[in-house]
Amino acid sequence: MQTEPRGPKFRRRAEARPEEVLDAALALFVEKGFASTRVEDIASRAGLSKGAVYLYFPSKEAILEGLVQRAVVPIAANALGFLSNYTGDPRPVISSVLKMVAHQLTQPGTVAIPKLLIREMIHFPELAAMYRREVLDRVLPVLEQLISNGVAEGHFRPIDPQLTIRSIVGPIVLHMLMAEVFGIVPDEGLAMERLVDNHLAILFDGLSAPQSDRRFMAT
Amino acid sequence: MQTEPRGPKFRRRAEARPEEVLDAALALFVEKGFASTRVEDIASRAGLSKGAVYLYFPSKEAILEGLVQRAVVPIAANALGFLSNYTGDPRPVISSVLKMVAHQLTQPGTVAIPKLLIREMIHFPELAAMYRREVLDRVLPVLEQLISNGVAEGHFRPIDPQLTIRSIVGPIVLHMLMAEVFGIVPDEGLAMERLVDNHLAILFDGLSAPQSDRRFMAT
DNA sequence: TAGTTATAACTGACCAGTTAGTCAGTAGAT
DNA sequence: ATCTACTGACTAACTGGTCAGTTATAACTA
Repeated sequence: MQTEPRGPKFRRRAEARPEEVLDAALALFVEKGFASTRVEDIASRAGLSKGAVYLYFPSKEAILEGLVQRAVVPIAANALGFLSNYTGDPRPVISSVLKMVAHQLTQPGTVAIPKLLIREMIHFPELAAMYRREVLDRVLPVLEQLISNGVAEGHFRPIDPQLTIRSIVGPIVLHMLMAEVFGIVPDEGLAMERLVDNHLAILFDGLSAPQSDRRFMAT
Repeated sequence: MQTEPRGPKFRRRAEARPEEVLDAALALFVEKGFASTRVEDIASRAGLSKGAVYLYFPSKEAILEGLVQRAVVPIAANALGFLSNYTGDPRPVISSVLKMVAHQLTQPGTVAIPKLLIREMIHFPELAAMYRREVLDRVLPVLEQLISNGVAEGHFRPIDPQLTIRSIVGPIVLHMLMAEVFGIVPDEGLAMERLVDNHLAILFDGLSAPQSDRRFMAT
């Protein structure tokens, strides 16, 4: 059945191994959780033996750490530059950031790490702390500044910037949470774009109909 | 040292045992996760031996099931009656529901079960499905109806009811998630009431300042 | 009231299954 | 011929679930 039944039993490819182990581990951790994934499963999915995994990682936990490390590095460098020191009406920026985040979250790999962290945080609190330091503590202050500027320059009502971050991002997070955890999606599927559009309309201009739109009131 | 060093080794209290086991299990599952909690830990915290636990629950998993069952029953009966068949301006209802939910979430026991489910759902999908059936599938349609009515009667802009639920509840969920998972709370503490007030202001009337409030624009 | 019996409630040592991590030996590369 | 990437059987530790035996308590007897 194999294309090469008489091929060598293994190859020596020390350079590529760690990445392959991390890929395999991520897939399995997401699918079955950290505890239920055996090191041997990771090994065989990565195409080597259990013993070989321990040549590259000192423990099972170290694999998880490597996973989070690898995910954290690009984020810090990524979506921050074009947010900082922005002045002027923040609404277009918020719109495009939300759309970008929403699009990112639709890609399979992106949610995997936070999902994993939420599950395993209790067993590895240091890991969650690291994610917080490297990702959240960098992104949140920038958002806060953006909103503060919006208030200072009169584009926004005088709202609390810290708390408003939750009003901006919360709906997208809840949407993903409902879909991922309980399989609750809108009638037409995930509909991430429509969610963002619907949310932005409410976010900027509110749920309440303007007076001119009120056709009739409750009897 | 004991007040009663010669007291009996145990008491026969068959009626009270299951509840005590569930209480002990909930505390430990929340603290250390399902897998890392040994049945013996549950037993000793509940004040009996491991063997006795198996007189009341056929397996460790059955304890978890019992936990979710116990949490689910009151919810279905609780906050639904006063929401159904409501007509008229939904805004006061939404305000009080959000405030009620926010207050509930501050009580320690309430978040425990959903937190547990998010963590253990992968290992026990049937349990998450049950929670969805018994809680979410009952609450969400009522909220959806409430918003639909608001739109039909002209109180709200013509927004999508299903998606708008996320805009209403998402910020509270994210607030709890940030606090519980990453320990990120506003400067003054959890500030749940201020969060709800800030959010309701945005939710009903939007983030954008009305024209009259715009003192100056970006240069 | 005190002793006897019956039985339900409970204990804790034990078993069986699982798996992270080790290491002596093997096989591919150069 | 040498070096090193790699294998896989093994061990040591852990824990869910069992069960033969023990103890508390209620019911019965005298």
